Amino acid sequence: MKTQTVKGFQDFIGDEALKREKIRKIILEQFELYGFEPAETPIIEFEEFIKGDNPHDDAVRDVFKLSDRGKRKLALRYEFTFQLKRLAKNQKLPYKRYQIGYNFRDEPIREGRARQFIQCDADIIGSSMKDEAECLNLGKNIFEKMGMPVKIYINHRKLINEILVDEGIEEKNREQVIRELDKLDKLSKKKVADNLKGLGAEKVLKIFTGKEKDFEKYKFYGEIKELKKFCKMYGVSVEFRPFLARGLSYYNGSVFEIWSEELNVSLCGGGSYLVSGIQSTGISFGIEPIFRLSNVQGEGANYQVISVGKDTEAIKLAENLRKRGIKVNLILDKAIGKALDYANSKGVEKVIFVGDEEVKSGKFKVKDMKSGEEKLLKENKL
RNA sequence: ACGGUUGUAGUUCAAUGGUAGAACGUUCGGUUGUGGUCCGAGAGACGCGAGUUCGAUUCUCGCCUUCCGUCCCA
Repeated sequence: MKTQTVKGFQDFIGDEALKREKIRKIILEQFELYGFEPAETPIIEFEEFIKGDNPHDDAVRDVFKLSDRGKRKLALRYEFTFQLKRLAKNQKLPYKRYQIGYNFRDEPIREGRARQFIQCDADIIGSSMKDEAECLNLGKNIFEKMGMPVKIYINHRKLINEILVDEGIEEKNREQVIRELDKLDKLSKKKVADNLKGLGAEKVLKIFTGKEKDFEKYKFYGEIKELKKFCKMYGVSVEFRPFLARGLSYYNGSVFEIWSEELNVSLCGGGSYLVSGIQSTGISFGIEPIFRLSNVQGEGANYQVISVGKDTEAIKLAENLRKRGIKVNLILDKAIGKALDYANSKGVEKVIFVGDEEVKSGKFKVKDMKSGEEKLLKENKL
């Protein structure tokens, strides 16, 4: 029997799983602090719905397709946003929902890029510019909690478009030009210039790599200015990056990305778009890149209770500690040596012995696994 | 998807056209009131298939897989 995982899919266990869960919890906690409500949606949807309005778009060529016994044409979701069309119906606006879960893409894998991956999205249907600033602040807070220094870049799709029209770039080439410009964070200027030449757009490179001051003459730079004003109120520092576009064709307003300051990696992205004609804003975090760069520690059990022939009392103590929110691992049937060994390997902070001595005196022997120090403590002091 | 690359225990690595070894981890014991040390024992692997060969883990081919690059990234 073959037990190996499918290409691009993997198991996460032990410390790795604990760390991933910790990251998920930090994100979830912040989402809720900002008033987003949770949502759960199906992983499988009709292929037609997943593909959306432009079924030939490259963007959707990587969906996993499947069918059921009724021969329905189905697919695995590859992102969350399209499902908002359904969720947002008949909701009091602004409707703020967050969702954390798996998405799937049948695409080549690479370090930090699997075919099954966790995305954490927070979106506001019926948003204003204040919401964009709020999303940016939310992002900032999350990375602060993770202890990761980041840079926040912003831009506006309408500004990009205005410039391309202004420079007389043919409409059929505009989208590709935007894609090439977006690569300026990865490729050299020269390479991008070469790619732009083929599209008759090499002259715009100079504009998009120019100084911020030179953008003030464009009408839609006003949007950047406005967003910056709000960001200032929230205390978020952002940087205008004129060539930032994000590949998505659905963005129609502000776009932003949060980058790791140490490594040239994008950790989080988002922007404004329409959901059934309603202006909306969203932010999306991928767990995998954050996992690779973050130093957050996962949290296993805090305490381990070891019964030394006093199972009833040990169970009672463990349950009482758990009621107080302490994570307890209870060991009843292992030799002491083995039990300590186990505590070691699981990184437990303290072990508590429950044996004759403890039951008689009402004081438990507590051993600190790092220092080896032992103390006798009453239950309420544990 | 394309080009290159990789494949031996859970992991990291050996060796070999004729019985596949180690380290770490794991299990058990020395050790039912004290761990991180030590000692002993056990379990555990040639990605899959075809071909060449008396015999293939080793050579050849196909598939799968690994990693890197390109395309793309909603």
